[in-house]
Amino acid sequence: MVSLPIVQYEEKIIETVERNPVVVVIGETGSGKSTQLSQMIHRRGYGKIAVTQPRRVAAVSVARRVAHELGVQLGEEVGYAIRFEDRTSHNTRIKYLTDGVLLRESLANPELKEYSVIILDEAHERSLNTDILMGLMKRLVKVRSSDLKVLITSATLDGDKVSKFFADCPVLNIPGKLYPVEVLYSSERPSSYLESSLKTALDIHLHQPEGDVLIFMTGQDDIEKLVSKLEDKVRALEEGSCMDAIILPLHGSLPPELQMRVFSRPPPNCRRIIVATNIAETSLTVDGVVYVIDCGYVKQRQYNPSSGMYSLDVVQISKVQANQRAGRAGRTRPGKCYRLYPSRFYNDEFLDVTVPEIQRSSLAGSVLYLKSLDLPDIDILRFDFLDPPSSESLQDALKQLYLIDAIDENGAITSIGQKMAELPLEPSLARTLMEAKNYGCLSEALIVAAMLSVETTLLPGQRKTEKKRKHSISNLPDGSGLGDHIQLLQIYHCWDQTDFDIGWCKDNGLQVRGMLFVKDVHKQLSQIMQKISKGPLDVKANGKREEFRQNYRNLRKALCVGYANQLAERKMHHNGYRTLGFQAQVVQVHPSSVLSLDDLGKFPDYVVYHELIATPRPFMRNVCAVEMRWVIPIINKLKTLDVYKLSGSIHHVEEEPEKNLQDLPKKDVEVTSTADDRESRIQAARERFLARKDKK
DNA sequence: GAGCACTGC
Repeated sequence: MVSLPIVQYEEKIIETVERNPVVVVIGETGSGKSTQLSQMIHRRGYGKIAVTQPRRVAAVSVARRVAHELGVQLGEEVGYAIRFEDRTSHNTRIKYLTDGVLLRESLANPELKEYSVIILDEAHERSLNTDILMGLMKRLVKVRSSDLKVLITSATLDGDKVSKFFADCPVLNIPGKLYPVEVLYSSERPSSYLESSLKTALDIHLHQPEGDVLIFMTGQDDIEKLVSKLEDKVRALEEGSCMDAIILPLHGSLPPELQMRVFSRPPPNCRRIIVATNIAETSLTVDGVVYVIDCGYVKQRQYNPSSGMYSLDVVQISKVQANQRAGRAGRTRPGKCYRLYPSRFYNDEFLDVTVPEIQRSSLAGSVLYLKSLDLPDIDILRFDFLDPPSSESLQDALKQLYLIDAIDENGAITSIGQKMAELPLEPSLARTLMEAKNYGCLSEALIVAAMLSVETTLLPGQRKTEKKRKHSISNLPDGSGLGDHIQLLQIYHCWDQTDFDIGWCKDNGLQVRGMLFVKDVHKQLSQIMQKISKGPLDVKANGKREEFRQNYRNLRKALCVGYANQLAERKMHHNGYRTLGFQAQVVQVHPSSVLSLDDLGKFPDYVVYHELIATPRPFMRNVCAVEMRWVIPIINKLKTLDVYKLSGSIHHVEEEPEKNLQDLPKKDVEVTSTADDRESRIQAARERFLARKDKK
């Protein structure tokens, strides 16, 4: 503890905080900022301190450590609050919380009067929530100029930018406690970073002293290939010619027990080679790593507001990320980082910092949140973000919110919208719940919303257990042909009938952790709905299956209202769809869907979809059949939409061309096209589809 | 008939 570098800066830090409402702290890895800053401030007798973290585990573990250091019981003077878990009491002076929780608190109490000091930790990661909080803090220090202190911790490369954002506030540099890491560059970019990683790893294993190797790859696919190649090569080495090696994959879709393997120490005289995704960059820290191999790429999800589509692209990492990866080699002793790219790439091509999430996501939820705060001095299109999203992206959000009745034609939040903002859900699902209440199918809608909140994590370890899964999945319900939302509802009902038996999940290939999370979300949503409607509601999940069946129709009606911004119409003579948005997209039903064909081999005329994903062909993921008569009012509403009115008629789009979009690497974002372009692309897609059809 | 970086309320 004594050896933490930050300790000797205590006087300087306190002095700066006393004189300034906002202070930026550049704290390198190992500086102790997450545990010490709050304690220093606490010692000086400031009031209650909030420290945000972007991750749940971090909030819990840091709170635990601070409580231990202060010799108090966790939940008393020091506590934490994450979703589903509040371990604080009226005694709590230092509270660690996820940034999402602080945003929720700010919804109930926009001035956050409870806190005298707010520390936004890890702000350089630029999560969507942290960015919104930074914008809110900028306003809050003006409103509460006399009794609020804000500290923001950031990375070397953008400290000045954050300082500038907060009226040139002071920046304090706290060195970290990392050992030196020697950075070695390749002379050129390899044609295959997989082969290049393989070669480099073997080279290290044969010629470098002991110490574990951490290889950063982009995804599960590459990791599995590299792991198997490494295993082959290591096995082929002559016994006794070098030390042993064990190869470990590490990525998010690995079951937890396999992830844990990287935390157990290897046997003596054995080197570990860990092949990981970005999960090892910030989320998981592997001890014993001395050598890092960095391919220079990362897989990133991006939203394109002009098409309403998400894509998952392999993009170049930023300098901040490259440095973070290199730092993983210097935690226990001096290390080496092998960058599989030349230094001029790092210097000239890499962005300084990662493109913030706010510029890569659909903003419907965030805009609704900000509108619901009802801050008199805030105009949504002019909201002061550290890095503003494009006006195109904000307008996309406004249009979506208008279609689902969250804002009116003038862009003002409606009473429905106000209630929607209370729900920790994306706006479409929040709207579905509001409507389901009217149609008497709230209990069903709550389940669908909860299931979709964790949907991606439900089906585990696909590829390897494929055979097993195909066998077992046949035991699961099929959505009665009506689509994936209904299937998710049915799956939950089946689980309910087993009294939430964990064994049943395992038998059916459902991820246990995911399903338990669904249960928690379901409980939370039910409580909030009860609070919103100010009265008892029938939200019970159990009941007879026959009753549920009758309710599918009402549920689909509610989904149609909730997903008014995510509707698609089948094209006349085949099973392709055209989205009914502002910019029609030609899309297909994702092959994983359980939506069934009718006797003539056709899909339903109209569907709602949960998400459009370009992979690289455009698909609708999670679809549900709806009826034309429910769709017509929405089409009429679409016709009356006036985007200038929505965004407050004073501002015009042309003022700010898509500056921020153009800042992104070119190949990753389809720059908005002209109408002609779009037509020809649709035509091309049509032809491709017909050509495929002919082949059959 | 195809494919899943990582978080979070």
